[in-house]
Amino acid sequence: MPDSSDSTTDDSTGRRAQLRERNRLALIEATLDCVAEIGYARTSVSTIIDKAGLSRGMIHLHFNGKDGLMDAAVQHASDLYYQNLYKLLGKVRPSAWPQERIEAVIRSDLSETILNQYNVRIWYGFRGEARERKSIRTFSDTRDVRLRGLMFEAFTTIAEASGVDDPEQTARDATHGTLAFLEGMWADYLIHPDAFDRGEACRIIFRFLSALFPDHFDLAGARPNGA
Amino acid sequence: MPDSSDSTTDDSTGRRAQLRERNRLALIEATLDCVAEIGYARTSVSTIIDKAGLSRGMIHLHFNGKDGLMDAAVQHASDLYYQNLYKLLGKVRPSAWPQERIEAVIRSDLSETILNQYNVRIWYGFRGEARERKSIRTFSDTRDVRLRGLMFEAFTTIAEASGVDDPEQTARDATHGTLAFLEGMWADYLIHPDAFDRGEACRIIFRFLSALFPDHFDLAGARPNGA
DNA sequence: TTGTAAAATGGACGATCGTCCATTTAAATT
DNA sequence: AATTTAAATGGACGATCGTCCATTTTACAA
Repeated sequence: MPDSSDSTTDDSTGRRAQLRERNRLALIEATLDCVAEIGYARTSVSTIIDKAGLSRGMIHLHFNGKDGLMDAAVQHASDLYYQNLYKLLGKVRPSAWPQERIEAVIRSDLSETILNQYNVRIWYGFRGEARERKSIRTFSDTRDVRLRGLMFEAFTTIAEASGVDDPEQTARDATHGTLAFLEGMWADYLIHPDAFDRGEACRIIFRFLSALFPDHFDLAGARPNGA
Repeated sequence: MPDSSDSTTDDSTGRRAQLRERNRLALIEATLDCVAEIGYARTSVSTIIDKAGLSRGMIHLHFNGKDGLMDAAVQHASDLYYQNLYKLLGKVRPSAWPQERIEAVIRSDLSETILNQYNVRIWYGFRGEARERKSIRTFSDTRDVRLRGLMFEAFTTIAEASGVDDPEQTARDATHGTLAFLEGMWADYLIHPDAFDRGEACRIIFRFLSALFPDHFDLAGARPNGA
């Protein structure tokens, strides 16, 4: 019996809180797994704790019931989505053209990392239940303020350089339209996961963008010249 | 004794079959009402028969259980959607320009008749449950073959008249892209039913289409000249 | 009007739902 | 080592789930 063997591992959090947090996360992940695998309607407390390998009471202990767990799971899924997305967007060099930023958003949102069976099933599984559940509603929102702002800024620069009549409205429409495009591609992927072609999806969006801003986009994505 | 689900339209003239059909339809409509009002997950046999004002046994009698009723309800919703859509499309005169047909598809799909709270909630309510349910999968499919064919034909004519490099692929992309656009607008409407602006949604789509085919579209829709 | 068979009823049934708490386990403290 | 206490357990509980059938109702034929 080693006495005080782990006294040196004095983390900021005690072993107790550490285990607690581990179980809390296990419940959230089990919930998302269930929603992805059997859908929201069939996800019950029993299926969740069965997958997590924990006891029934944990849900009440950590989340005050199933609803609280669902809210936390939605929040977690949302966090993961934006975390992954912004990690991909962070690879764009600071001096990049605005059209390169737009291309990065499109390619990232359609990449395997973000657009996959697991995520799309969770997304649409929760969205169908967005009724009266504020947390789910927030999650379901088509992309957040930060992403919209990023895209709008880039499109504004592009629109101004293109000399269109109303750069501000053009940029708003381009942002709204591109996001609607991505949304539609996600729906496509949900229904036809096997037939879906990421390259084709990108090309279609770039075809429309290159028509709108021929100096900044072509079928392959951003054009190197631009503004 | 068996085979009670498929062919119930034996003799619609008799008062008996007439009442039977009326109840069958009442159950389907009550189911759709429930999905629209409280979501798929919370829709139970009890809530359905309560809304329909009929007895529990009816569901087993007419549909062999809840699953059968859900399938029938999905089918009914799908039928209504296309029925309404094609009714609106039928108003386009036979000699219309292809760009007018495209405009009709867009305006119809975003019209109050088709894109409303009731329909969008049903659509997304079922879509989240598209897992393993063939009937729901079919319903969820982003627009049917007939509609796609109609749009592709119109876009092919437009693309050829526009003298683009690859008219066939351009037409395919335009069809796919426009449908993705519409899909994205529906999602927008689901999340922000109050802020949603039908006119703006149309304008955005037409902005992209007018960029692709400047001779055939402008921000207001189809241009009268064209091919 | 009477007989009959289809249609409709509504409650019984076991299974499963989500909640909650008395109890046990084990980390932390003395 | 003994004590404290937070964390975790797992079953009890009433409510509700969907199914199914014995019974009643009623349209239609005789």
